[in-house]
Amino acid sequence: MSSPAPSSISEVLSYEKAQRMAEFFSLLGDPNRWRILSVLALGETRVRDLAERVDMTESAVSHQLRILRSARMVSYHKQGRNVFYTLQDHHIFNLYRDVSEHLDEPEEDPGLAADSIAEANE
Amino acid sequence: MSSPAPSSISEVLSYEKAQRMAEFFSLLGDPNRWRILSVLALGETRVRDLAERVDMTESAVSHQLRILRSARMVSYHKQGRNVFYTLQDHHIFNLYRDVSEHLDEPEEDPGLAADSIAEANE
DNA sequence: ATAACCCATGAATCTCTGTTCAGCTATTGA
DNA sequence: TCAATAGCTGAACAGAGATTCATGGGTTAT
Repeated sequence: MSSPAPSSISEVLSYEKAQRMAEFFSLLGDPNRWRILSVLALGETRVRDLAERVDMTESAVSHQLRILRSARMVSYHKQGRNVFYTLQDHHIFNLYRDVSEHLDEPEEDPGLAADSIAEANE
Repeated sequence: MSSPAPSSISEVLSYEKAQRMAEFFSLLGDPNRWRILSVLALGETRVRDLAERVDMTESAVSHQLRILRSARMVSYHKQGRNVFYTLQDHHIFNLYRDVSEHLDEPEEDPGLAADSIAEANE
């Protein structure tokens, strides 16, 4: 048994844990996914309109939404033949807002906002 | 002219900005880079020892260090024929620590810590 | 019922990224 | 000087990820 042990920083990261960390960051490692999130941050949107606003094909958007869905970053609800997507919750919204705003600060590397990231995974 | 304008969240993210955001997250989107950072979080380390501890070839480690270097996440100093690498600064250390600890919390998705991420980019 | 529209999905393709491999420089020790 | 060690780098190769293309299901309108 033995509980996972609150690994303070005293050992090399396990491969399994490193994998999980990398997977989350990879989700945000695509510019088009960020653009999609940026549209959703303005309010719920149909796939079709989403595609138009980010200038991608509907298919490409749909594939990306699948990824964001399985990561629980967006949710959706159907209405007739339309499907409306939204940011899953305020954590995701804060994540987008914080990272985005941090990048607006001039003279700095691409910026982020870590508290939001923490929340985004809950 | 016209200053960049503190883009509040009212428009679609520009492609250029989305790109920068994605690039930063991509840096942390590889498990081996996390493992390397985890070793460096324990103290400065030679490339050779680094390779041994994360179980990678020296060459592979060297390639990854090149990426981390150009992202200013690690720094180094030579001593004879050895090259010692360290985390660039406490921001990077905090980033690693926070994200790592967040992941230790049971029953949650891969976790992160956004304030550290913000700092890590300065 | 038929046509048009919205969206999802699988396969193929293409691109990007990471590792391996071979070779090179520089430094140390015999 | 010669051999061995430490590290870096470019090219080749392989795998992962993203888009395109074609297709199919479900819904609305005619």
